[in-house]
Amino acid sequence: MTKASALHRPHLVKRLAAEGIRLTAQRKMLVEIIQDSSDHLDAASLLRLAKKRDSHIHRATVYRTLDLLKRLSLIDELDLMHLEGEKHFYEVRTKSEHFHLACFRCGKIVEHKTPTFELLKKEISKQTGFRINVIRLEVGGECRNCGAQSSNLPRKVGVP
Amino acid sequence: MTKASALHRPHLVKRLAAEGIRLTAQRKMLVEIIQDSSDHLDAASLLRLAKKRDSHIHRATVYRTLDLLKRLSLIDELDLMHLEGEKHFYEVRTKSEHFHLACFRCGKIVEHKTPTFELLKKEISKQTGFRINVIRLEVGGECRNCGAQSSNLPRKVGVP
DNA sequence: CATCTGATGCGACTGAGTCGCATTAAGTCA
DNA sequence: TGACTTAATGCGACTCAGTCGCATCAGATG
Repeated sequence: MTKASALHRPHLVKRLAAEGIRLTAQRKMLVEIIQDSSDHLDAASLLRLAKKRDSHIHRATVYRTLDLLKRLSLIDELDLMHLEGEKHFYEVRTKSEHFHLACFRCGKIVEHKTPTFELLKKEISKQTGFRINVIRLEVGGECRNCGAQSSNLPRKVGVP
Repeated sequence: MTKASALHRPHLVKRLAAEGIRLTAQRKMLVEIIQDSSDHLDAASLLRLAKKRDSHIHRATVYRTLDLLKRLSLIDELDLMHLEGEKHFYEVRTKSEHFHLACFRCGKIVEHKTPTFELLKKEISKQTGFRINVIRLEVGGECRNCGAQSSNLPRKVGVP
């Protein structure tokens, strides 16, 4: 489950400071790990990585920090179609909307982007009057590779 | 959390039979409850309703049946932006794609539909080569009403 | 540097969902 | 219709993600 890119590195720590958020050592560390990760991390993985740097950091701190970053719209929460259990994954929010495709067969996660998605977002606001804070599009199915190879059962969902 | 409509009633029991699925009393009952509900049910609510008819039905049967219906693409699973905990909600899959908007302030769930969403789905298939089994779009924010009334904190996610 | 207040660590707890296994009951066929 | 086969159910123990209350700690501020 590797992220497509970690190119731009918006300095989240600075943005936290700008918000007047108390900058604890733990928060700095967690934010750095999230930013530097090339994967979509879930809470447990984040905790595991954090413990390598400070073995005393606690699960609750990780959850509280993720909550904070979510509320500040600095990160987005993903389900990735619950391909592996009920956990959530996190990624730094970028300016341009993208979404995720999950292959039920091989488990691959692909990030994708198209102007139609941006258009859709604008349209939704206009049509419904919602002020959109979060928009999450997830697609589950069979990637090109897997579709080419066979016609067995998808792993979790789909035609039986 | 009331569903917009329960107008068309695709007879899921018949579709199960058509698939050669063993039609147990429990499955029939659960499918009926899901179909007849005007709400998005979560597993616990479904169990509660089912127990009114057959007090011996077990949690595990509910989860197994939901899994079955998901695999058969007869129902869709929703998060509804985790407005109330981590549970999932379910609805009968209809032919036309719609999606859900959740207001972080008042908790209202709105179903919405626009041709752009259908277009987006086709585009994704074409551009990525994915055979799409499930597509889930969820929007979180502030509904028109709540936005008009105040400018306090959203309930769970968003600007602090 | 002293103070104030919000954040952390901790461990117990909750709630959703899963699993293995003994028992039950659909579907089938004579 | 009744016997048979096999899948589904009920059950309870279990797992795993996430939460909570509270005592302690440490940023920020003057």
